[in-house]
Amino acid sequence: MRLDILKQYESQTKCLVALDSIIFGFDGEQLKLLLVKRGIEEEQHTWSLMGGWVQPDEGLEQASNRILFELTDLKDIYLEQLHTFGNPSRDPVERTVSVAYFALINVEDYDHKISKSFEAQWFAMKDLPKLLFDHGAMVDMAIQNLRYKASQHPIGFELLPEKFTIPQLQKLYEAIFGMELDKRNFSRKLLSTNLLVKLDEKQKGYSKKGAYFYKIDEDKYKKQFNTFLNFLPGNNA
Amino acid sequence: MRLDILKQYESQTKCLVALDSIIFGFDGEQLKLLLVKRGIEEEQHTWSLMGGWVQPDEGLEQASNRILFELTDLKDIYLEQLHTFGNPSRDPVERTVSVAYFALINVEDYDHKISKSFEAQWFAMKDLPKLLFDHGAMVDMAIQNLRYKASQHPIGFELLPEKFTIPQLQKLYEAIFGMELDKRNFSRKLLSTNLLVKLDEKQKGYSKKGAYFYKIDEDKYKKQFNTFLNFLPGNNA
DNA sequence: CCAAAAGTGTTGTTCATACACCCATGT
DNA sequence: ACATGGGTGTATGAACAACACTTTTGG
Repeated sequence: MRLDILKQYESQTKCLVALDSIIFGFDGEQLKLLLVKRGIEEEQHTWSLMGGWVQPDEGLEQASNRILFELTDLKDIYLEQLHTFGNPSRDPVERTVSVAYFALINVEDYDHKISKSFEAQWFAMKDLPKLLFDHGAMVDMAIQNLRYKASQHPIGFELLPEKFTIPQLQKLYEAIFGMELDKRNFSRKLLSTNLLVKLDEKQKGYSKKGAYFYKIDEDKYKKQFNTFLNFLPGNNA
Repeated sequence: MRLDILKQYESQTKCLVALDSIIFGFDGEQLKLLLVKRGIEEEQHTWSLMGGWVQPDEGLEQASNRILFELTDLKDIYLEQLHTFGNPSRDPVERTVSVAYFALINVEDYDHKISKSFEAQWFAMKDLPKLLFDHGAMVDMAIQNLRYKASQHPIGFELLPEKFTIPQLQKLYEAIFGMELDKRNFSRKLLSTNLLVKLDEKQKGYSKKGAYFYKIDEDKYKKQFNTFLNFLPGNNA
């Protein structure tokens, strides 16, 4: 390696590189966000996204999985890079570039004991507290992205248990979009994707009749992910 | 600021933060990419994306505009953050996190004198050389993103002069998607957006009859940007 | 038997596609 | 006059939105 190249690298200032996770969950009624209390006494009652630092020998993807695992004990979660935030004044302590990822998890899978050690808590999207730094902007971008993705794919089931019912999925979509959907049209559109597999089992307890469980056909889903579906009424302004 | 917080920041290793630009252009026939020759003798004939370092007091957006300006002398260019690449081994010299932006520029606006000082050159997308580091992956992601965006918006005109004809736009779309489109359906879809304003002027020289110029209605376009249009045949697999 | 949620079909309208001819003009 | 690319209309089928009744079963 030539010396002048090395100099070119060495003369550059380095930045702290952080990672923040926008973690969405669904409890059957509401879309929620998992936040942690920042351990700074002076900034009491300041909630923030779960975050961490990128380690020297760690890729970004890898780091975001690690951080999510540390908080939730969950692996193999839907996790996607959202955007990188690098405004020089975004972190008043020191310049930090933050790569934001968003995650979709099933609230049922989340172990509440863990949340205590991090002082983590689910918040309804409609009722979010003020967030640290530019985390509010990150959440805004994430919800927009989630809406967008959900309008194109049945991605929503990532937020549900493995076995789910169509009415559950519908409620989730209604929560994501903040609008009511017609159940006949919704189920027709959904089933027309041929991505759902009907199971023999019915959900018990929630309703008297009980709704059939479905699961996703993972293989087909992955193959078709780039086939855009239209999941919302009124794409035609 | 409390000391323990500062320590938490200080104990973290910092990374070099770079920025790479995927610059698309259109010459009327082909979709092209602007590449620069890397000034490393040992890596002769290695082409790479135009890049640079993020400066200490500079936002990412700002840095990508600056870098684009340094290469092309152009301002107010369509520029969008694509993805951040942070694989620890992506840059063999030293760990560098790179934020990739993609830009759309009109080839006519580009001053060819400048390109010499940077040894920059346009390459047809179909005929790209091997690129430095993971720049190939960046380009792949960018073209996918461009296709996706273009299928939803008439974004393509960003690659054309201010006044453009419908046949020009169609050629551009055909280049982006690598397929032929029906001119009747294309112009109907396009005009149905009501985002184009017909001018009195006709294009001369290219065809005998001459095609009318149009311009974009910027205000409407910005407002409607999140109204998704379907610009491609066969969204229905 | 009644309340509550699940499940299912039809119709009108809109949108997408496929396709072919005339127009304007420079040579 | 003719060659070249510009511009337009229609008919068919698919998908969407709007809408209401029957089914199941726990209480």
